[in-house]
Amino acid sequence: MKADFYTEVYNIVREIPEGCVVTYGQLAKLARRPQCSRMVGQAMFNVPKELNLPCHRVVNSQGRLAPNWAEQRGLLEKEGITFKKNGCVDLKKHIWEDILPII
DNA sequence: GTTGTGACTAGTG
DNA sequence: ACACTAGCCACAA
Repeated sequence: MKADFYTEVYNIVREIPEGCVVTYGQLAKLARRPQCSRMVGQAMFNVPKELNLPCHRVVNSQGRLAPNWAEQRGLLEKEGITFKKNGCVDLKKHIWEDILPII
């Protein structure tokens, strides 16, 4: 069911600390669907803004940001995220590795 | 049931 | 760095 997976993703995204980022793959793994990284992206696009999730802290494995979303860069900069020269997030510094062993 | 789509990932050139 | 491919999954039409 999408609702359950989405809920898991939202719940995790909500826990992302300030100044940190997380990849779709990690998020998918934490949501107990390691292969569904694409669904994480869909979940982020469909996320109700009312939930006030820090979806701007979710990036892909390369540290690339969501396409056609100029705001994300500014939001991350405000959070204290640093970018490389090419504009990608410095994953090594800000990647969120706090694995929560649900189950 | 099949097809097209995507805010993905890893690999290759 | 970029472009492309193949694998992957769930959803919408």
